[in-house]
Amino acid sequence: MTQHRSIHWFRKGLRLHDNPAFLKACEQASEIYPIFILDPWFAKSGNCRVGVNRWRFLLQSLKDLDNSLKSLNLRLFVVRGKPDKQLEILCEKWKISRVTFEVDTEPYAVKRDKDVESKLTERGIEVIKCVSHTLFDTGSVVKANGGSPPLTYQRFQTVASKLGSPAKPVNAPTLNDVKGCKTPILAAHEEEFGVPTFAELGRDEGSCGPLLYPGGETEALERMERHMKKINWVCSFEKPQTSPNALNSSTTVLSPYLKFGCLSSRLFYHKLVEVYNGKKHSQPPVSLHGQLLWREFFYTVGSVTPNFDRMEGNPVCRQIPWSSNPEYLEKWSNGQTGFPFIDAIMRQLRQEGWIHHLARHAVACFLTRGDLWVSWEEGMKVFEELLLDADWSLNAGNWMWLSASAFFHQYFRVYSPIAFGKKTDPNGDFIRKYVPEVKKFPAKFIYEPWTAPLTMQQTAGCIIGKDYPRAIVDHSIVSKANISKMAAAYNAAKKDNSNSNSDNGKKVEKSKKRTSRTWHLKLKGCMETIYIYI
DNA sequence: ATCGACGTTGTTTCC
DNA sequence: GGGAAACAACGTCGA
Repeated sequence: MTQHRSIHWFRKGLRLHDNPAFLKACEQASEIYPIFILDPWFAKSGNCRVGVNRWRFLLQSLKDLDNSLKSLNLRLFVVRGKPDKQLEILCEKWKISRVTFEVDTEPYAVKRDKDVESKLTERGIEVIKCVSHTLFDTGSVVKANGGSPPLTYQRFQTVASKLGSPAKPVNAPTLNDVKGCKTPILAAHEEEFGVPTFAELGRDEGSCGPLLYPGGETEALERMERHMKKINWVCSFEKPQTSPNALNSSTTVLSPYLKFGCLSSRLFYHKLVEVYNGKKHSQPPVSLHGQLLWREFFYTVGSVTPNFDRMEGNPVCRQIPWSSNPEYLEKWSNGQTGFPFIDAIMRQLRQEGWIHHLARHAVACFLTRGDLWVSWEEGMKVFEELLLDADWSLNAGNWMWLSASAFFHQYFRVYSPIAFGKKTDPNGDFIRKYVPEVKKFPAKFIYEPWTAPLTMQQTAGCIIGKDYPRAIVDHSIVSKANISKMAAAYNAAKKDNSNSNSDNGKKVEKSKKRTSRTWHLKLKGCMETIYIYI
């Protein structure tokens, strides 16, 4: 029987449950080295868009992972450096015969893993990859759809249903699974391979917000179980009915745990199957199962669409002439637009790292097609930095959705930065919490405090334009103008299509469109610096 | 081929 | 207060 010396490389998938690649590392192994690789230079250099709250989430997740490994008499090695280089060094040093990791479908990761795999294979090291981050192998969804990704949710559902139920999660390793298998630890383990401190990353822990969502698998499983106990709530869950401005989140907030893989989407999916069992329950797209399918949908499209996180060169994205407006962007990003509902959401995002899905809609629409006419790419970058659950495919996909650049086309449906929040929070308690400048305004004026008489502003201790900004745009005017601009951009695209068709003088419209949408991956070097392994 | 129904989650006005 | 229609009108899908 072969005695392997294995490395399991953690990237996402920061968990022991439903981790088939980790189990593979343990099989027939005498030594196992669980590693996580990160390059502290990226954190310091500011080349990565990772805010301090997400760093904290990552560090906590790594600590939790190390603790769980300790209970199996194993340890985590946090390796400093670049993955390809470090893997090469460690495989040599530890005489490794097998390397395992979870499949990551993001284009930069696909390239990274392909390079690593070919280097390791050349050295005679066995590489084992397992799909466990997504419900399905995204490649087989694309294949089942005829080689291109499904571009509507309905289509995605039809294709996914052909693949049957998602695979069941595998169990976490037990002491029995790892018997005869050890992690050789040096005395200097903590110094060389310990979980980094904030100081090492050049970050200030003191600038973190309140700890509402601690990182880690342990926390993820507890949080999921807490929600699964509310059987009626789970069965009647309908996303559009939940509130964007509740003071205690109206949804599960499992997204950060799913992003880092502290929670397996397959485990969550099958837990829901158990809860639903025999009961009447809501259905996709609005149900909790539906939410997991949305994640899967964007992962699938993002896995094969060139330039998915940009407008240019992105075959699914409508080309819209956004304006560059650094001042608007800066005010939006820091919650200084003068619209208390928008500013409250942006400040919650910056402080706490999580905002409700519909709150994301409101601020994304406001930044792009609704009010400020700033490119969705800019908003995506801000979310990327500040969201604990910042997930490449979902972030880009949803920004295209909200800006009516892809997937969603009813650009005349514009969220009102004044009216939308009132539906679920007529008193404005959410605003009072996050925009304390205006907290003394009566409910009637709190969504549009500039309409309050000056005497009332004085009583509230907040003069608009002095203590809190005046609204940077007139929503009723700019939203109408922007709808016209959207119509023009949509018309221009239509015209372009018909022109190119008539130029050829042949009936090529369909095939022409197809060719321009050929699904080849073109990788941009810049992605590597941005999405650094976390 | 054309047309109508539909699309996770709009707003305002009117009764 | 709640429900429905008007607002202006997109792309996709299937009959």
